[in-house]
Amino acid sequence: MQKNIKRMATMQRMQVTGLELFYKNGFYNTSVDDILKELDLSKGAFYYHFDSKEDFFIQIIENLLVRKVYSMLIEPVEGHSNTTDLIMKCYDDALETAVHNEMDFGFVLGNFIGEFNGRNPKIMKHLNDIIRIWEVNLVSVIQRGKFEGHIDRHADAEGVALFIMSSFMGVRTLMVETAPSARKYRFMSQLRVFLKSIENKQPVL
Amino acid sequence: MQKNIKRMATMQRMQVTGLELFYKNGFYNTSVDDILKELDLSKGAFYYHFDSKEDFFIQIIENLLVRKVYSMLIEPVEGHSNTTDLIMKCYDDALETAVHNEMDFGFVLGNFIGEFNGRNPKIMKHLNDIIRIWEVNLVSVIQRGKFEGHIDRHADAEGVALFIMSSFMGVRTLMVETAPSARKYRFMSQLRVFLKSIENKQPVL
DNA sequence: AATTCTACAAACCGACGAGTCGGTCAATAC
DNA sequence: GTATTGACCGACTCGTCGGTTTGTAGAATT
Repeated sequence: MQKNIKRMATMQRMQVTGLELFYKNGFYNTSVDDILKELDLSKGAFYYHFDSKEDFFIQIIENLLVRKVYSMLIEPVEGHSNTTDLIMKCYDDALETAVHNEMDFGFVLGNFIGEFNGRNPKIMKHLNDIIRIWEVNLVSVIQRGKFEGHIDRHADAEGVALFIMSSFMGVRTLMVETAPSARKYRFMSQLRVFLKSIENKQPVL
Repeated sequence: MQKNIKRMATMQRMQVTGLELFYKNGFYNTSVDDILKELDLSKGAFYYHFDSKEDFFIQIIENLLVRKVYSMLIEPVEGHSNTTDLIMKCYDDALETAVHNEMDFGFVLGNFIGEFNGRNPKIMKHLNDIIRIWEVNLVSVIQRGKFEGHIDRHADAEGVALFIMSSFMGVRTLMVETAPSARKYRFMSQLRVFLKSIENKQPVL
């Protein structure tokens, strides 16, 4: 059983640094050797654990990306306070990690979609699955907000979800290299304006 | 003078197909040979006209990208009707070309920024210049809207501009592969909601 | 008519990248 | 104590890619 632990540990290490480098340099622009150099491991080790670079990346998606999206973009909005407050807090936190140049997974997702779109349908499918999970969750959160009286019942939940996701992914692109902190602040203000505009004007008391 | 015309024609052909392929497959994932194959030209022709692949790309930015952004995202909002109407029409048109899978340059920009970020500062500078032009223009259009009484004078022009640009670039990412037409419609509806919320409530008559 | 220059063609180079394969070595099984 | 297996090493293959060099048909110049 001990070996299985070692196996898992090595695979985990590879995946973590793999995601880091793929995020920084892109998938096609990061060689397997780049990853291995960082870990003092050899080609043999890599291809002992993974079938191919593509297989490796898919396992990264399943093991790391999905979970991070859950913990950063899904679970935080599933609390029971006011819907718009939850959403504001969630994306404020997500953008804060972005300001500090850490991996925020909305951007990671957007980048990878840009990179694989039209080039690798297999990987695109996995990435789209994550987007769909994110979207479904946001839609249901907004619908819950409508039921609970926080959000105007005339609001289009799918539209609102799409708009939030879009603007979030977009602002991440605009935050690279130009005043990330100021742009975060401006963005959050406008997101609040938008969310205010779909709040229920006759709140349930 | 005739030779200069031929020279320009060949360079133009290279740049146009270059941009197309870079857009479809990414810069690093498109080889110079890929472009030349499409045009029945040889390496010699390419390196006769351009110093390097990077120089080639920078010329594409200056000659094609900048102009397209002007004609698609800047000039359309510089008319003299109602500001929000102009903005709506402009981004509706831009997303329509996106639906038809043609090159829309907001997405092109976003993709390239993702690809070059942290890897090629020189090219990043050129791309950021375009973003800045786009942003400055949007901000001034919104400020004009405030002066002319279409837009609430309390609105934060920089914030609104950023929010529009962000959401536009983001929705483009989400339009690839999943219901582009439906998402365009939903997005435009929400953009209208947002723009309504910053319209001047006591319009000048 | 001879020469020079333009606009390419074609072969080639060195570096790099994914994937392979024979070998190693420690741990475990018997 | 020997056989087996899991985890890994590192050299090698083969294709690709950015860039170079040499050559040359035809236009322009003299």
